[in-house]
Order: sequence, then C-alpha cells, then structure tokens
Amino acid sequence: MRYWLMKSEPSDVSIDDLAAMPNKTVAWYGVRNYQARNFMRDQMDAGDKVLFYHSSCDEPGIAGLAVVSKKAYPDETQFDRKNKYFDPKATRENPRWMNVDVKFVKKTRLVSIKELREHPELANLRILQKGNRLSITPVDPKEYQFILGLL
DNA sequence: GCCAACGTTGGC
DNA sequence: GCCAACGTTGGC
Repeated sequence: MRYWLMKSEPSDVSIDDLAAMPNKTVAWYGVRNYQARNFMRDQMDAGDKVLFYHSSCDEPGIAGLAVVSKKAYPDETQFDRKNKYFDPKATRENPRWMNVDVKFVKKTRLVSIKELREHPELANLRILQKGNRLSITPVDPKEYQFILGLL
C-alpha cells in the first residue's frame, strides 16, 4: 500500500464536495501531466491512502483524508468535445489519460502549507520542494504518519 | 496580479 | 534531437 498527496482546487472539488458526492467518491479526472498520470496508472492501487490538499485558494493546505477506491481507467473527459479537458489526440482505442477513483474518508482541520513547512520532519515532502507543481505526489510512510499526528 | 519554475510544442 | 517560445501551475 502506498501513500499520496493529491491536489484539488476547492473551487472545483473541495473536501466538502467530495463528502457530498454519490458514494462519497469522485473520478480524479482532468490530470493532463504525464508524470501524474503515470503515478495513477502504474502505481496507485485500491486501498492506497490519500492526503487531500486544497490548492490555488485562500488557504492552501491539507484538508482531509481519502482513499483510492478504484484502479486507473480511461478518463472520460478526454473524449468529450465540450469538456475543457477534451484531448483531440485521444481515442477510445488509444486513450491518453487515466484516472483513479478517490473516496472520502474524513475531513480534518486545515493544515496549511505554512504549518507543513515548519516541521523539519517534512522537509523532504515533495509538495514543499521549490518549483514543485505536480498535482499527485508520493508521500513517504513516515511523512504520512507524522502528518496524521498533526491532525 | 506577479512571477519562478516547469512542461509542452513545433520549427529546424 | 535541440531549443526558443509559449502556456500552466500555484504560492505569495
């Protein structure tokens, strides 16, 4: 089992939105970065634990816990002409983009990026590295446990 | 709104 | 295969 941090813009899907979804589950659609796609496609399994992170908002930080509930399968939005994530180079026979399903576990207090930076134990957390923009990053089990302790 | 740091694209 | 130009991300 692996641990991940997944960024979502709360104006798109917040932790509260996730909790309100049917089955409290959402397809993690719209990832259009190969590295992030590869993590989902090649490494994520049902049962993997997820730190749900709010990005591009007033209070960026960890907002809750979630779990991968379904292995990667083709992202439907790539085929939908009207969708902002439509990809003309993707076909049903040759999909380019994949997504997993993510299910709500719990909402936590907001642990801001500022607070995360204050802990030397988290110095290597991918999301805190300079220039990091990946929307999906692996989290070391020790880092995950440490963050659980902050909640 | 700024801007650093990336990722992608496309001409050559 | 190189690399300049362009687009995007995301914290501040």
